[in-house]
Amino acid sequence: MTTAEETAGGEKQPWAEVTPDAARRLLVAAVEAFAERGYHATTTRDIAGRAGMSPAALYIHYKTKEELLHRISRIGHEKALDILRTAARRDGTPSERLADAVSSFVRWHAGGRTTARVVQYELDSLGPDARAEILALRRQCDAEVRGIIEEGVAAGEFDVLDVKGTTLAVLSLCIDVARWFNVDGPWTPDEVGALYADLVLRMVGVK
Amino acid sequence: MTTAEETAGGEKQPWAEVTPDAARRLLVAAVEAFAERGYHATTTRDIAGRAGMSPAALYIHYKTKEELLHRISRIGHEKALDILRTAARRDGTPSERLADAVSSFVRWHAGGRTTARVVQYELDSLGPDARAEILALRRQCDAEVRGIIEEGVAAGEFDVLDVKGTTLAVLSLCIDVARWFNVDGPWTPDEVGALYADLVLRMVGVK
DNA sequence: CGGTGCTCTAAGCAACCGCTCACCTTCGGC
DNA sequence: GCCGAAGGTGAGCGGTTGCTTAGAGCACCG
Repeated sequence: MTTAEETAGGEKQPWAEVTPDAARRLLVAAVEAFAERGYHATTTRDIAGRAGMSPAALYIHYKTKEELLHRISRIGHEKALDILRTAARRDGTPSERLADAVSSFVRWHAGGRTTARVVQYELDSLGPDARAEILALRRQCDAEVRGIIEEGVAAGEFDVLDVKGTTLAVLSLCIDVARWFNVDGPWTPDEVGALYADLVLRMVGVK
Repeated sequence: MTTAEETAGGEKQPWAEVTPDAARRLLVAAVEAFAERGYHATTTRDIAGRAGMSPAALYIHYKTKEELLHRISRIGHEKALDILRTAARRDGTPSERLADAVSSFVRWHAGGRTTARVVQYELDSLGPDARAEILALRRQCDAEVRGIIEEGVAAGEFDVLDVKGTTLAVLSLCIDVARWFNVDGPWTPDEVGALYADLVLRMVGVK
């Protein structure tokens, strides 16, 4: 009833690695609740209720409410890093790889908006240790994109004034998709991905 | 060139219009607390404490905690709209006006990051009525930027495939500055503004 | 001087929060 | 048939939340 499946956007079975079935149901429920109301506004009773369980059941599988957010954040960031890494290391020119990286990264943020929203916007709700761990993953995402841009500049394909700043802007553009996408928007994730790939190629000065 | 009231990293006095002095102190305290911890994680006791008052004093000037967020959001959005409107309606070519709009809009998000963060990211914490009012202001922001881009296309200065999508991307890029700026970044608001103005001109295909 | 309105405080209420505990059910192995 | 582990529940604890109430201090005004 709440937020229908995002199968339309292409989210497959992203939480298959969460092994006890009840633990996965709780985690999926937490993703939905966090995305809708935010971490602090979500109660453990709400999460357990969405998973069809009593409030106490949550604490059999997770030590605290924050551990749920931590798990969601880590798995999500690993998925995001995997997407960028795959695009960065395939065959092709820097232009092709950058376009691939941006379009698939944007598709993930648009199609799995529920997940992406939690992953990208609830970072500050984590404690210092968990936060530092996630930030390390985020720096790796940054490095993958910067690598493509640097190669494009070295190959003479790109014309960029500030590599670091442009990298940050490209990632920022993609990430913010999770904030605005599909509040009854007229675009599919594929369309936004294609549009954004074009815009980013313009940003790096592809002739 | 720049409105010099924005000192580096510091807050200006944009809240001069909030008339009883105690009410303004409470509102400024709320902006800081909401930006640091988020709306739901902020307690009314924390807000009152920052303003040097007892918890009950808050309710003399504001009916609820949500009314504080509403006031902050409305004033902030009006300021943002004012910035875009000023840039859009000044003299100059579409390229010049777009660059001006982007750089000043970005400067506001970077320099007044505390305020901008609350304004842009705590919208969902408002009730339906207040939320609808703010969304109307946001659509006006969108219309100002789209207007500049449409004029640039009509004048043959810009080469844009999807005006609506590009407008959204430009605003998204600027808004997301409030999320990442100054987490020990090496840039000043002016530098980010200049970089982003260049990137946006590339996005709209200025020759 | 007594009243009047405004600002602020100390104390506290009802509700809700994250989380725990004693206890119940199910089920495979022997 | 018995047992211990694993997964689940209802009840509830201590603490915190947004907000209220009774009343104190204080300028102003007839």
